[in-house]
Amino acid sequence: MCSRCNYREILERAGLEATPGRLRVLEVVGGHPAPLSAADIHRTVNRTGRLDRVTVYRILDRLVREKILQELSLGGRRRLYGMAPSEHHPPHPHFRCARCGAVQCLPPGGVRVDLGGVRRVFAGEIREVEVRLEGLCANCLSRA
Amino acid sequence: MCSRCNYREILERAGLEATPGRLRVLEVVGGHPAPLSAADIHRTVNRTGRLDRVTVYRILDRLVREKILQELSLGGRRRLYGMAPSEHHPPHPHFRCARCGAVQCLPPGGVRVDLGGVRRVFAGEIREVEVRLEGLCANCLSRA
DNA sequence: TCGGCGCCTGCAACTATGTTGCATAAGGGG
DNA sequence: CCCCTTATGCAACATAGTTGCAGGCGCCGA
Ligand SMILES: [Mn+2]
Ligand SMILES: [Mn+2]
Ligand SMILES: [Zn+2]
Ligand SMILES: [Zn+2]
Repeated sequence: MCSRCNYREILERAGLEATPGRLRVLEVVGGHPAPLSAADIHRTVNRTGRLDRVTVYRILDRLVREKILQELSLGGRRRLYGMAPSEHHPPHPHFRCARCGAVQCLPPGGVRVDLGGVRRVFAGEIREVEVRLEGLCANCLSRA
Repeated sequence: MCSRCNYREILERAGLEATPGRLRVLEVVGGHPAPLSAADIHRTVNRTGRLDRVTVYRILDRLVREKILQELSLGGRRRLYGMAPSEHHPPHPHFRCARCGAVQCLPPGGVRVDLGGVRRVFAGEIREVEVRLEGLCANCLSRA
């Protein structure tokens, strides 16, 4: 888990009961260096106890609605989950290897985005910006 | 369809037969101002003729592999398809309304991305950058 | 202490989207 | 016209996510 996050407190601040299932999901997601799929999370959580697949989906939906987790669509059919941007978790871009499909979190601050041109002409309201990079990961590069 | 694109020529340059199915898929995608799902494309193409659902998927896969179309994952379960960046189709960011789910293409050039910080530390090779915006569309804003 | 109520969980069935296997059809080069 | 390749259709299948409903468990008020 992320050493600076108190998951119980995060849940309670959002008005959610700190159930064992929710705590374990948060520990798994917060403790992994890259975003995970629902299946990954289900598998991992079930190494130490038991939590139904559907319950995992419902926990993920809820935590995303409360902006505790962030849902990413990075190509492929599965959605990935990571900690939502917050004090301890600055927003950052993600990278996906076109060859092996691996997804990585990139360091925050490494990408600067200027929305000026869009804000001047777009009639809606922009709330979030997601940057997704694609290419070849170090691993695939070296064995290419 | 896009008035500046000769789909037959695009297919032949990629070494693909210009079959009626492929031409119709390209006309539908190229003629729509926002990216479309496979189901959208299937439905539209079948208003004027007949093309199997599976054939539509295979055509889309092929055209994406040949970089004639671009596949977008913008949240939700379905992938969307638009013309790939090319001479007549400059790359541009996409917007998705968090309320109604509508997806829009934004004007090219409105967003500038500076990857300097990432390129200095990332060991892989970055080939594509995708910017995805989320918020409320003009429609949902006005009725909110 | 009891009963009711809300929230969380499990389980089965279901939906939506995409994929595979295999047979048939189309079409271009001899 | 024949042969070969490639495209298409159709049925079955696979994967990821969703829904309905019932049981459990804690909490609160009577
Ligand atoms: Mn991340
Ligand atoms: Mn577009
Ligand atoms: Zn890779
Ligand atoms: Zn909207």
